[in-house]
Parts: sequence; structure tokens; C-alpha cells
Amino acid sequence: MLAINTSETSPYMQSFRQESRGGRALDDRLQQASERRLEAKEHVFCEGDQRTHVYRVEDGVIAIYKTLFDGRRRIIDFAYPGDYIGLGVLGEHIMSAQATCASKVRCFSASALESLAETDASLALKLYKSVCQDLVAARSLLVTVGQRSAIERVAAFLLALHRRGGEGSKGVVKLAMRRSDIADLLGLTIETVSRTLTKLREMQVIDVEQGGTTVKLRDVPRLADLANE
Amino acid sequence: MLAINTSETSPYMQSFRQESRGGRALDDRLQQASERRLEAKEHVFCEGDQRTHVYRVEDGVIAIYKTLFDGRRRIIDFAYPGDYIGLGVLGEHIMSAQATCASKVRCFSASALESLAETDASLALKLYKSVCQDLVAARSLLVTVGQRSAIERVAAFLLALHRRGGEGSKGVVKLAMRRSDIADLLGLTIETVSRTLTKLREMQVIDVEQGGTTVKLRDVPRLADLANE
DNA sequence: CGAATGATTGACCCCCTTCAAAAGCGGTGG
DNA sequence: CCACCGCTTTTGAAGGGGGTCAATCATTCG
Repeated sequence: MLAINTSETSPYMQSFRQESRGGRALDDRLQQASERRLEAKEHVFCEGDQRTHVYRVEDGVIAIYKTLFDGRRRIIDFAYPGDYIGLGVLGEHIMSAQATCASKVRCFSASALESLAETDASLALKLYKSVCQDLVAARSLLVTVGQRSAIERVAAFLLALHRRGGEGSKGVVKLAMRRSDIADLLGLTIETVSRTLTKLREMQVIDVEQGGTTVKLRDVPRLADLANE
Repeated sequence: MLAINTSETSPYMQSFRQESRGGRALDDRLQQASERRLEAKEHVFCEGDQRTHVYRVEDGVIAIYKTLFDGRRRIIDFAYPGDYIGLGVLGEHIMSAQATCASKVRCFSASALESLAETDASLALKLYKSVCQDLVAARSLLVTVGQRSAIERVAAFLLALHRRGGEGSKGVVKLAMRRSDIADLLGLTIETVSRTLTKLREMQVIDVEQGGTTVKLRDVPRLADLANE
């Protein structure tokens, strides 16, 4: 066993919590927290790259995906501001991370984070809990994608976005990604996503505005019903 | 994803694979490791149950699944001997665990494990790394299920089973679960699974024996090709 | 404006689902 | 031993949902 830390509420844990709301404690301990700006479609990292850094999304949306040998792309998750990407145990990234729109990330040294975690139980536990949440998200997507119809998938996706948007969003969801990104997340084609959105509009459950980039949820309960949730 | 916040939802962690190679260290520190036998279709725990224990599969196969509102069942993973199920952070189980065949599990106190991890960085780090592996597995399934044809899914499933079986299996894969379990894992119907197995047999890629419970892989490279891997 | 990129809509078709029936398999009991 | 029953798997036929291909529209930008 490595170091035994007996303090029940470690200051590290606290700092991590604050970090998610914009505090600087983690930055302080992990130097080299440089910022990086990305244009739409620019990559944060690619499959096979050495895993040198962990990134926190500051602004924009980052798509985490895997490329199939035949060129198809499977988006696993979208990372939003506050989310961390690039965490893992192996030497190389097994997924790619690409900005769906102009974005900003903060870079932390992966090795520094890991050596810290080796002796800091609450930091390690924090990492554990974070990845658990990722796992929940992945499994939730698995449920959505596995055996649901197009309308269920799109409805579930819109609801998930809406929930992420928080209370202030008032039923307005901004789609900061292209139809192709949504399609690759949901395991559908661009055309089906488009058709499904049209169908939802005709059903008066949503409104699509501003060139299809903004969706207004007109009937959330109905949408939840359609999503089978 | 990876929000570093403190929401104490009950992320669910399925297997703790390091430990499976590591021998008895965990047993030593977590007493009360009683054994429990399960018949086929018996539950280890259900969605909503209080998360009192963590289980290590000793024998058999346990299906981890979630039930949709309309009764459909989505299997997230199969846990094999050596895998841990029921790990998470707090609260209640958000998935159900059900034996697909006669099985045996060993029970550990969840609270004991967690209080240990709070002060033991290496244990917490192990939890972190383990859940990372689960995450990889979940994402891999997501790739399989998301946008692949029936034959690709079944081929990938057989290959995954074969890899798990280890070197000694000599191309023989034992299906310790029903067609319905495979179907619910792959997001297909029982009929499609059956038809696909028949097709693979007609293509002379596999042989199906013993009432459909044993599959012999006759042409692994071809199977890998079909799986698009 | 014209080119480029993305979104929408239409037509057709294929794969998988659905519904239905038959066939294996395993156990139990006469 | 075999008949019978329940469960599972296999196979068949028909229909539909989403993929594919293609044309049109919309938006942005040089």
C-alpha cells in the first residue's frame, strides 16, 4: 500500500470541487495549465497519440469519437465546458477528440495528475468518481442507441442537451454541432436526423430556428414520452 | 462527460479486473466474503436496490442490464469469473444483474470497500483504473452496436467471447447464455441472432454444436474480417 | 455573384423486425 | 421406454423503418 491519508475531508477534494466551478486550485498544483484555442473540426488529440495531457473544456463542444476501419465514425460523447477529456490509464489515446465548433480547452500534464493521485487518496477517488460518471453516460447512450427508433433517439438527445443546458435555457437548445455529428452519435444518418427533426416539428413538439442550429422545445413532456424515458 | 463535480449519483462500476489477476489481497482486507449461488435467471441485485455489497463473479455469467419503460431489456455487459460487479460510489444500483446460467458470486461489503478507498490512494487508484477499463468496454460495445449490421455485431461478439476465453479455448466458444441475452446485448432480435448464426454456419465460418450452446470458430480471420475489426 | 458546405426532401430498396409455425431439447411421470 | 409438456431455437413470410442515392434549397464566404 502506498501512503495512507487519514484526513476524511482532504483539501484536495475541496479544491477539485471548486475547480469545476472555475476555481484555480487544480491549476495551481498542476502547472503548465496552458490554454488552447481550436477551430471547428480541429483535433485536440487523435487515436494513437501519446497521452501527454488531460484537457478541460473551457468553451465550445468537443466530440469524442472512434473511427472504424471503413471510415465510419462513431461519436461516443460530447464534452461541454467543465468536462474533462483525455483521462485514462493507457499510454495512448484510444479515441479522438475533435472540436465541433470553435472551442477552448485548458491543458494539464497527465503525468503530474497521475503522480499526484498516487499518494492522494481523495484525488484518486475523485478521478474514480469522474470516470464512473463517464461510464454512466456511455451506458446511457448504449441504451439509447442500442434498440430505439430514430424518433426515440433524437428525442432523448434533445432532452439530454436540454438537461445539460440547465434551468436558464427555457426550453431553447443550441445545437453547437452539425447534423453529421448528431448522426454519428446516435447511430443514424444525416438524412434520418433531418427527417426526424422535421417530423418533430410537424408534430409541434419542437421548433427549429436559425438555420437549424437552434431548437426550441415546445412540449417537453411529449418529447419525454417520445423518448420513452 | 467527466464533470468533476460532487453529484452523488450512483455511478455503477461493473468489473474490477486488476483484482482478478491480483489474487486475494482484497479478500484479506474485506472480511465477510460469503459465497452465494444463483440459478439461471436469478438476480444478484436489481435497479433501485440499496447498494450494500460488491460481488465478484466466481462461476457462470452475470448479465448487467437496464430495463426500458416498454419492457425491452438492454444488456450492457456480461460479467465473467474474476469480474467484479456492483461497484459504484453511493446510493442505489442503477442497473440490474442477473445470472444467465447457474452461477456463483462472492459478496463483499460495499461500505467497507469505500471507507478503505477513502484513505488508501492505491486502492482508489485501482478503482479508477478498473472503471476506466469498464469505460473502454462500454465504448467498444457502443461502437459495435451503434452502426453495424447484424453480421458484424454477431461476429464481433463471438470474437470478444473468444478472446475472453483465452488461448486454451482452441476456437471453441461456449455460449453460457440464451439467444435472448445475446440479442439484448447486441440490440437485435432473437430471430436475427439465430439467422445470423445460421448464415455464418453456411459460410463455413463457424460450427454450431450441442443444441446451439457451443460455437466452434472455423475461420477466425474471416470472422474478424466480417466483424470489421 | 458563384463556389463550397451543410440541411432538407424525395424515391427506392434492403435489412431487420414482426408475426407465425415448426422443430429441438430436457425433464417428469405413467 | 416413450409420451407429454414447457422452454428455446430455428425457419418462413410479410411488412416497415431507416439507409442509400440524388436533387434542391439555404447559408456563408471569397
